[in-house]
Amino acid sequence: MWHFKYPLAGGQTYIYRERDAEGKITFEEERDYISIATTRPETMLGDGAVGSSSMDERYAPIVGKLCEIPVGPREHRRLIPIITDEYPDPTFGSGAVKITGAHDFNDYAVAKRGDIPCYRLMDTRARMRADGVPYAEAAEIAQQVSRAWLIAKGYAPPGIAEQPVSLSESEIDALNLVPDDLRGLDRYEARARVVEQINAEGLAVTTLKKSIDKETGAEHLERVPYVESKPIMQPFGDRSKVVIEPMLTDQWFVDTAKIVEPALEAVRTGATRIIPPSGEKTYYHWLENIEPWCISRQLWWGHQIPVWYGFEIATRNAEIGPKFAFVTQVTKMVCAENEQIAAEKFYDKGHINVPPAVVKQIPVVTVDSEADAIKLLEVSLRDGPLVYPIWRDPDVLDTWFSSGLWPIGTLGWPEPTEELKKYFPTSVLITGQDILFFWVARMMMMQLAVVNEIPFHTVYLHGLVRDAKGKKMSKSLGNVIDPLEIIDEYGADALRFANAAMASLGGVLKLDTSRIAGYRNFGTKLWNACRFAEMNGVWDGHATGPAPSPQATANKWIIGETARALAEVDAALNDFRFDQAADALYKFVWGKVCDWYVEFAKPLFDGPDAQETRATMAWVLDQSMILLHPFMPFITEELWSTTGTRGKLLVHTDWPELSETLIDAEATQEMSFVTSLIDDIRSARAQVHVPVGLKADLVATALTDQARAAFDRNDALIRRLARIDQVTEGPAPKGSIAVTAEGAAFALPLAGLIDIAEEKARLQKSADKLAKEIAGLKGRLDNPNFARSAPEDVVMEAQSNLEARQDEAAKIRDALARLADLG
RNA sequence: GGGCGGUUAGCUCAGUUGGUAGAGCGCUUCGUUUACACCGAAGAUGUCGGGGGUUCGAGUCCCUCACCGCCCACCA
Repeated sequence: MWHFKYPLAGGQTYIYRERDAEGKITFEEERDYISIATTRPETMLGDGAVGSSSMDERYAPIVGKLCEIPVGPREHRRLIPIITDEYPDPTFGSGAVKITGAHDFNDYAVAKRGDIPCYRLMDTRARMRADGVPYAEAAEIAQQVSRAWLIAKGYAPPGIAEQPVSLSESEIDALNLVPDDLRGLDRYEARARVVEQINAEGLAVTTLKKSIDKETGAEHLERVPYVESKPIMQPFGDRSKVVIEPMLTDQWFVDTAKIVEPALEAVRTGATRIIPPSGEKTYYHWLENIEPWCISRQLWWGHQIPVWYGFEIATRNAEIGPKFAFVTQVTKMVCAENEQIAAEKFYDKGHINVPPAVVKQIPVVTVDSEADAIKLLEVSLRDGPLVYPIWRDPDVLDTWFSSGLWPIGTLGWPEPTEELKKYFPTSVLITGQDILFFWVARMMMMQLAVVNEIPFHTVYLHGLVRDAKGKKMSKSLGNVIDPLEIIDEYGADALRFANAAMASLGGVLKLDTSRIAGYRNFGTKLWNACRFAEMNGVWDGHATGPAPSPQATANKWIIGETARALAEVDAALNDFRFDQAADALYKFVWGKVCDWYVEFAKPLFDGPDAQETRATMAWVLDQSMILLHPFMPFITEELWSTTGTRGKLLVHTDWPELSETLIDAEATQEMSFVTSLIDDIRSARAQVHVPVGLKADLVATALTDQARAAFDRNDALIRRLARIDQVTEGPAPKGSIAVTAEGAAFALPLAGLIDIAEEKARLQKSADKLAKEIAGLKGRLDNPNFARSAPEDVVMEAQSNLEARQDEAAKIRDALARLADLG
C-alpha cells in the first residue's frame, strides 16, 4: 500500500495537528498537501475527490478546497475537491481517502452521496482506456466539473466564476482521463509507471531506511518512499483466478424490491413450505434484504435479452441517438411502470454501444410525435429491420433469470398450453440447499410476478454430498465421483437406497461407499429370502391379494409387523424423511422377515400350519417388494416378475393400504416372549462356551400360565432356534445355567460341559448391570422433586421399570445362590 | 465481514414436544444347521467438541469459545 501527497491548489497551506485522547496536541506541522493511501495508484487518475470524516479535525481547515492529483502531465493536472463523508475512518491510515467512484464499491457509494463524478479509466480487458479525446482536452472538461461541484456545494473559492458545467453520466463516462503515455497499458504496467512518476517527483510519503554502502560498508539512513505491507481483501474470479477490478458498466437490473413481497408472503403464510425449516430462515434473510438483481451478462451463451432499440425521432432534436427500448413480456418487470419509463431510465444512466454496421444504415426519419415513432418501430419489430433500423441488446440474461422461469417456461408459456394447465402449479420442488436463493427464491418471485401463481407448495432441500475431505463436490473443483462407477460396483439399487437412507434433513454427507456396499448386501439378502420362499413353493397357486388369516402366532405376528412397517414408511414419507422410511424397511426385511420369520417358517413348513405359512410368507414378501420398489426398483421388479403369477408390473401395482387391525397385540406379546427367550438362551450359551452344535435340554423352573401357553404354542420354534432337545418342568438341576424371561425362569442342565466360574461371572455381570440401573431408577424415584415435577406417565414408567429390573435381579440372585451351593 | 448448518462409538451417520444414547461398516470370538459367507450367532466400544447456565433431570433448551463446511460479500 502506497502513501502519496496530494498538493493543495495554488500552494495553499494549513496547520496539520494530531491530538491524543485528552485533546492534547501531539504533533503539529504546516502542510501544503493531504496524504492518502492506496493499493491501486493507477486509479488515482480517475479520482473525483479526496474525502475525510466530518469528525476529523485534522482536515477540517481544508474541506471545500481543491487539491491536485499528483499524476499525469504537470500542465494538465486535475484539481479535485476535498469533501467529507461518513465512509472514511479517521483511525485508519491517514484518515483521508481518494474517491474513485468508477473503480471501487465504497467510493461509488460516496460519489453517489456527494455528486462526485465517476471517471472510468479501464476497459473490459482491465487495460487503461485508449478511446476518446486526448488527455488534455478531457482533463480540462473534468476540471470544469470539479469547479462546478464547488459552486454547487457553496464553497465557491476565489477565482471561480465560470458557469457550472453539467454533464450527464454517459458524458462523464465518455471522458478518458488516462494520460496519453499510459493509454492502452495493462493496469499493472500503468500502476508501476504511476508509482515511478510520483516517486520521481518527490510526492510519495517517505520513511527513513537503514542501508549499507556495499563498497565502504558504512551505514547510513536514507529517505525512501513509504510502502506499507498490509493484508487486504482481494477478490479473484472464480474461474479465471484473476484479480477482479471493480468498474462501472451499464447493466439491466430487476427491481426486486417491487416483486419480492408476494414471494415472502407465500412462505410466511405457509402456502409454500420449505423443509428443513432452516431453509426458511435463509429464505427470509435473503429476501428481506434483497438488492437489485443484475440480470444482464456479457457472454455469448444464454438467452439474448429481448430488448430492441430504435432511434430518436422527435423533431425537437435532430441528433440521432437511441431513444426507445422495446421490451417483451418477460422483461416487463425489468422496467418500472412501462416501456417508456424503462427506456428513459436506461438512457439516463448511460448508453448502449450501437453496432457500427447499424450506424451506417441509419436513415434520418422525421415524425411528428412519439406515438408515430412507436408505430413505426412496431412495424419494424413485426416485419424486420428493413422497414426501420432496430437492433437488439447484445447482452444475455443471467442464467438464473432464465432458470427462474422454469416452472412455466418448460410447459410452453406464454402459450396457454394443455401442459401448462395440467402441470402448473407444480407440487414439490426437490433441490440442493445451496441454490435456495439462486433458483428457488427467484422462481417464487418470477412466477408470482409473471403469472401471479405460487409455483410449488413444498420445497425439499436435500443435503450436499461431499468428498472424502468434506468439500462440496463440484464440476469446477473436479472432485466429482461418477455415479456410474458406483453403479458398476454396487448396483443402481444400492446407490439409490443409500441416497434415500442418507437423506436426513439439513445435513451434509460424505460419500461412504461401505454403506452403499451394505445396501447392496441388503438387496442380496432380499433376493435370497425370496429364493428360500420359492424353493418352498410359497407362490405356487398364489395370487397377490389381501392378507391371509392364519392360526399360528408367528404368522399372525409377521402380518402385524408388515402393517407396522407400512405405517412407519407412510409416516416417514409424509414427513419427507426418506432416511427413516429406508431404515424402517431395512429393519423390517432383514431384522424381522429374514432373521426371525424365515427361521420360524422352517419348522412351520414341517408342521400342520405349513399351508397357511406358505400363504403368509408369499403375502409378506409381496408386500416387501411393493414397499421396497421405490427404493430398489430393479431388484424388486425382477423378483416380482420371477415369483408367483403376476397380473401386472410391480411398478404399476398399487401402494398397499393395510388396516391396523392386522396388528394382533397378543401375537406381538407372545412373539416378543419367544424371541427374547431365544436371544437369552443363545446369549447364555455363547457366553459360557457351550458348543454351537450341541442340543441342550431345557428345564422350566418357573412358569406363569401365560408363559407356559406361549411356550407350548411355539415349542418347535424355540427348540429349533435355541437348539433345545428335551423340555421339562421342575427344579433347576445342579450345574445348570439360568435364563430368565418374562413370567418364566429356565435352566439349561449342562453339568460337566460348562465352567461354573464362568457362569458365575456371567450372572454377576448381569447382576451388576441391573444393580446400576436399579440404583439410577431408585435415585430418581426417591427424589421428591422428581415425583412432584415430572409428568405422571414418566413416573409410572420409571416405577414399572424398577419393578421389572428388581424382579430380574431376584431371579439372578437365586441362580447365583444355587451356584454357590455347588461350590 | 454477514447468514445458515455441522461437531455423538475407530469410520460414515441417526437421535422430532428435555426422561438417562442407536444403526451400518469396521473390530473380537464362534460357526460349512439344506435362502444367503454380499451369511449366521454372540460380544466389546461413547466425559454426545470445550466451558458456563436453566431444570428433579440436558446429546436435546439458553449463553460463550474453538474447529469444519456451505452461501453471500468490504451491499443485509
